Formats: sequence, structure tokens, C-alpha cells
Amino acid sequence: MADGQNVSESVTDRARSAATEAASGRDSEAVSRFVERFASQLVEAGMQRMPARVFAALLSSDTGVMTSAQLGEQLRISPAAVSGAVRYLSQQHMVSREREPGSRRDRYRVHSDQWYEAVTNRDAVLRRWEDALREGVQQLGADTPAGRRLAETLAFFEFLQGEIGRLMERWRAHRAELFGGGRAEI
Amino acid sequence: MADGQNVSESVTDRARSAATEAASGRDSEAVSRFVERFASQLVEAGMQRMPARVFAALLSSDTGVMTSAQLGEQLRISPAAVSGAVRYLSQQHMVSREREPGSRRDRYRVHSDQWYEAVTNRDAVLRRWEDALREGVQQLGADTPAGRRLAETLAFFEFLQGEIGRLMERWRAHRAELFGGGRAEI
DNA sequence: CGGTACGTTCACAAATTTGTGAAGTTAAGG
DNA sequence: CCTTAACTTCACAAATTTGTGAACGTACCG
Repeated sequence: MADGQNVSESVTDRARSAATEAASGRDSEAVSRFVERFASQLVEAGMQRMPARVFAALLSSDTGVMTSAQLGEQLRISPAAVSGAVRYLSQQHMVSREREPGSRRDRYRVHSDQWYEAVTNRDAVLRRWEDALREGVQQLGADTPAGRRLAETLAFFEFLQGEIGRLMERWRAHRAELFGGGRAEI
Repeated sequence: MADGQNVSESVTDRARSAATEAASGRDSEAVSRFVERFASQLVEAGMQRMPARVFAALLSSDTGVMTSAQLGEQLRISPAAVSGAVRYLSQQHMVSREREPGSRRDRYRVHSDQWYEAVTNRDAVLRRWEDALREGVQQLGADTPAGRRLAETLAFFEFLQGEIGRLMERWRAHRAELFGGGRAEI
């Protein structure tokens, strides 16, 4: 049995939180406030609640890495809910899942660059929109008023897709300028 | 009583559709296919179903203008559903509402430029995200690992907001090149 | 090998969202 | 003015989504 882990987990949640908080100097109240506030903004933008909360929790964790158990405890949700949320986030490439060798615990990580690239990577979404529009132009006829309107919309999205790549390039440069060129992993 | 309008509306839906279709040469089957397909993509991206369908219907209409009654008939939804959908779309600046003087009918219009500008105008959303992040940085401390991660995220969104304006400028130039400089209203 | 700590899946109950019919409101037209 | 055509609002029923508990699979550890 992995005693080191059990010692820390056999104490009550409250005591554990207090200990953790004292050790890290983090105000869990403040963390929670941020998590709920930021998550609610993500929800408003169309994200499901649990993924949003899990993501916010990870984003505001000190190391950027948390286990399922930690997420469940901090957010007061069931293992099943954590499971569903992290599956969604993985699919969206907003977190990556790791398992430390010799452990049964999955760890979930936000790479601070990876995640906002995922947000701008609406590539798949854009492509599906474009497909639908292309088909619409064809079915309605490129020479009809409606067809022309759809074609212009399509052109816009194609333009957008091209620009996004260049924009991210500029961001990386800007980022290096702001935070230093080193690939500091946070 | 406005007889001209009543004549066209007293015939059955089916007859009316057939007449309209023959007159305009539009294949209502094809229109409907596009509407439902494009709408479902919008839904997948987070939009509610009725607004998405109404928007797609307007986008694929020949004039870009439809009345409540026309929308209800084409989509087979109640006046109440139309009302809710267009209210939402107006708030998002994706359609504009007009009333022709001397009529009781509202008309809803997509300006082919207005609408995608609205899509990129996530300004309000971005601003709320930034607010939440700024508060998070302050509460967690700018000198903590979590604080630094939030600060970088915040910087990214601020960067993004600045870039979007320039990007839209470039689009307008590109658009003029593709479709001619005239402000052809479609 | 056996025990056990984890994560996942599934069926279900609760909560939320969605769209409708009906009543209410406003304004045009006789 | 009175009628009527339009849009809106509201309460409710239906459908969908959401999160849970429990059963299940899997792999570590002694």
C-alpha cells in the first residue's frame, strides 16, 4: 500500500484543505471565487458547466496539474462528473492527460500555451461551416442573390482561417517579448 | 384592409409555397436542406436552435429580408418561437429589425457584412473574460505560478482584441478585391 | 495471486431548457 | 371609435441535458 498517499488522504477533507492551504499560502476562498467566476463566463460562451469548472480549476492551480481526486474534492463533484469533464477537455485539446509511471492516478495538465491555441483552433468548426456554405451556394446557384450572399460569407471564413495562422505567429513573438524568450513551462 | 396582402395569404400554405416557388424558381427543398444543415452547425458551436434556424433561413433568402409570418411558415414554428429567436438575434446584432411605415409587419434583415462582423465582435465576451482574469491575477498574486499563468492568458486576450480590428480592416480590402469595391447591399 | 485503489460506464432522477397555445398589447384602417 | 392584424408575454408540458450512485473493469502492490 502506498502509505504516503494514504496518510494525506485519511484525514478529513477540511483538515486536509487547511493543511494544504497553510503549506502553500493559497487562499482557497479566492481560488474558488475565480474558478466560479471564470467558469461562468465560459458557460455563457457556450461551454458545458463541468468542463468549464474543471478547466478553470486547473488554470488557477499552482502547478497546472491536478488529479481526478483533487478536482473532485475542490469542486465537490463526483468522480463520474470529473471523468466526463476531462474527457471533453481532452478531446478539445484543452488539457492533456498523463499518468505517472507506477501509479493508478491520472493527472490532468494545462499547458499555458496549448490551451489558448485550442481556443483559437476553431479550425474544425470553421471547416464544417465552410462545407455547409459551399453546398448551399451550389444548391441555390452561384448566380442567385442568396447564392452570392452565401458565397461572400464563405469567402470571409476562408479568409479568416488563413489569417488565424499568421495571427498566432505574431502572438508567439509578442509573448516572447513580454515574458522572455525561454519556453518557460507554466 | 390591405387586400393585396390578404389575397396571397388566404390561399393554403401548400398552394402558396408552390406559387412562390414557381415564381421565384427556387427549390424550397434545397433551401430547407441548407437551412437545417447550416443551423445544426451553428447549434453545435453553441447557438440555440431557433435563433440558428431563423438566421440560416434569412441568410439563404433571396432578398435577405423576411417577415415573422414568412419565417414561421417556412420553419413551421409558432409566432412565439419566431419572436424569441429574432429578439436574440437582434441583441447579438446578427439581424436588424425594420418596420415599413404604414404596416404592422416587422421585417428582419441580414446585412451580409453586418452579420459576420457580429460573429467576430466577441468584444463583449473577451472583455468579460479579461475582467475575470484580471481579478484572478490580483487575488492569487501576480508573483505566484498560478498568477503568472493567468497573466499570460490575459495578455493573450488583450493581444487578440487588438488584432481583430486590424484583421477586419484587411478583410474589407480583400472583400473589395474579390467582389468589387461597390457597397453592393446583399 | 489477492487485495485494493482508481477510473469509467450505465441507468436513472433532478433540473433546466425549449417551444407552444392562449391571453394581452399596440397600432393601422375603415 | 371599433375592428382587426400583427407582435409579445406568460404559464405550462415536453424534451433534453446534467450529475449522481452503483456496478464494473483494470492495473498496481505486497
